[in-house]
Amino acid sequence: MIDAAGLRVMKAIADEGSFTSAANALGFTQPAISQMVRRLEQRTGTVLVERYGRQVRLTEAGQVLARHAVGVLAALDAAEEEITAIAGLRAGRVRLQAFPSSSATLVPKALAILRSRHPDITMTFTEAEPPQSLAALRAGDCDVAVIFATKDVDAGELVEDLSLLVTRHLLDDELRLATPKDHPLAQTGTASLSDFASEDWIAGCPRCRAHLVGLADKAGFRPTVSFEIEDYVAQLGLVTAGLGVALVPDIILNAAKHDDVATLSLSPVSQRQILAVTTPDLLRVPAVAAALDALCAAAGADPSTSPAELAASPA
Amino acid sequence: MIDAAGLRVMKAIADEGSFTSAANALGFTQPAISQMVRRLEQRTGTVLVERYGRQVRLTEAGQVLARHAVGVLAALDAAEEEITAIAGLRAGRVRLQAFPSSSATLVPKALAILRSRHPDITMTFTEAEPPQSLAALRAGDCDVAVIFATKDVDAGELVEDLSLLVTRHLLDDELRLATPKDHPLAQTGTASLSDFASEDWIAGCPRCRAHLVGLADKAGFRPTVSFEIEDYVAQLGLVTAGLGVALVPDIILNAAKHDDVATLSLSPVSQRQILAVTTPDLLRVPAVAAALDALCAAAGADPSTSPAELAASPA
DNA sequence: GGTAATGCATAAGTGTCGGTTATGATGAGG
DNA sequence: CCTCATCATAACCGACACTTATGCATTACC
Repeated sequence: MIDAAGLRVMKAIADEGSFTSAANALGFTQPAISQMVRRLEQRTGTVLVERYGRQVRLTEAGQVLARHAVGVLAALDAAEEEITAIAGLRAGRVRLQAFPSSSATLVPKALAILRSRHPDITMTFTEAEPPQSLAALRAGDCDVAVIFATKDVDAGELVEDLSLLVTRHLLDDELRLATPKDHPLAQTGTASLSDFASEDWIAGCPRCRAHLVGLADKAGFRPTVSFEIEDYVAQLGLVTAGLGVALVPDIILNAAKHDDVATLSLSPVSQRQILAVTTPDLLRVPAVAAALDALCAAAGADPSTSPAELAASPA
Repeated sequence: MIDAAGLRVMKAIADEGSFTSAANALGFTQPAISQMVRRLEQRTGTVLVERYGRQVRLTEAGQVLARHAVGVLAALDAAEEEITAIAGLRAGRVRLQAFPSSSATLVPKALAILRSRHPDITMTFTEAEPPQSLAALRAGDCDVAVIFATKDVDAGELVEDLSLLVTRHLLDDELRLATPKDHPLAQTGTASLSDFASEDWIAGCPRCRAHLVGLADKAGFRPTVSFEIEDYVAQLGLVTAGLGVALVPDIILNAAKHDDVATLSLSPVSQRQILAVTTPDLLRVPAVAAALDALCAAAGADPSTSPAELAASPA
């Protein structure tokens, strides 16, 4: 019934004191104001403007509208300002969920980059395994999910359903074998998984353990898992102590130097992709795009890389 | 840029959770919502709604709009309610100005009638002589002016410029001559002004005195004004004491019985009209119309009487 | 896993709203 | 008394916003 334009007109009349100057103030012509007032009057069924001679002044009802106009227009301006702030990266919030081992280096670095680039964007971060973070993304509880997906193996169920989502390749993470430095095969550089079939194994989370078992199964043995510890630093501690060997992702090894362990490339190589995932619509939200760029920068990946479609090519 | 309709739509989507049910809630069809959102998005340049699969949810920017919508729409509703309250006589204010002697009976009675009919209308009242009240009316500082104007005499300048105004006849007030009860002519009923040429006269305000002098001039004498007292009760007191005679309007005499004075009709009759005046636009304001009706009722006049146009007919 | 149902997007059509220019009427001022 | 200034009105016109009809995708169910 009453719209913002009408309020704007009433306020302009109240401020300017005449239709003509109100029209000038609003960038309209005088007849526009004239019939705008008439429309408002027949909509509300009240007299809003008192025409006396060639001067006009607001009636009580008209003053009511003009008075309310101040608050309403201010609120509209505030809303508009907030929107443009979000559009201009001067405000906004990005909810990030990432799998635990990425929290070590990738996520903190990305957060730092984002903050330095856009200090007014707030980023919230939650650790979550890929299935959980993707569920949150689908449920709308999360804006960006950082997940990993194995390229090669279909033994483990690490490839999630990424339909309806867009992914951005961050980096390829190689799974390396960590052994004590004095292990016989420590200096060989590359080794086959089966070479360590009789070793004691240190596994991490259930998913990681399942992956290990899957890889070993392809290599033809069943690993003896003597330790289950999720924390990779603790795992490397066990390796250092000579209590076993472990599969450790490259990003963990790169995070800090571990002089007391040797790492071997596996043959066949076991790589997993680390991906940032979001939805097509959120990709067009400036803050989300900035967060993805920050993640790419943190990973050293090319930010302009087109999204890697993984769903259709499990290789 | 952002209008109330857009906010309403965003809020409906936020509340209902889908375009379709939002459309139902607002009485629109689904495509209307769809392209309304699209318009809003390309106006603001931001993504407001995230489409995931066949479900939709608001982005941060969309939530900003939905959040502001609550306040804005509430303010609009409040404004609308105030307007309809004014239109429905459940609110409103009437600023009345009336000349002093009308305050005795007419105005209080009218105020009482108005209050009993429409208890929620506030009426403010200021005493003012006709020129002042009409000036206030023209300046927009007053809604209804109660004035008097002499029908017959053009000696006094009691006829104001009533162009651009509408008048409503309240009652005809006859100017009567008040004498002591024991005056020789007290029982004659009707007398000529010249019969009292040699009496001591009691006059009131400057305008009233001018009127008296004007009437006497037409009757061929110059009155001896021994007293000038504005208050009519005091004037009657002087008359009672036998100190002189006075011209007193009928409405004063009717207000209370004064057993110790005799009143005579004048020949020629000196009548003045008591009028309620307002502007054409204000006449269409319910509260003003109600106030005029109350004044008519208080005066015992027919409320349906068409406005008496006095300006063109001073005879 | 095929099929039906559901929900959003798009296209085309249409009316009305809200603006313009042009013109008239009328009060205010020199 | 004439002129200027202001509001009202008329005629015109484009664009916006809603409709119906349809397509396309996902989701759910058998």
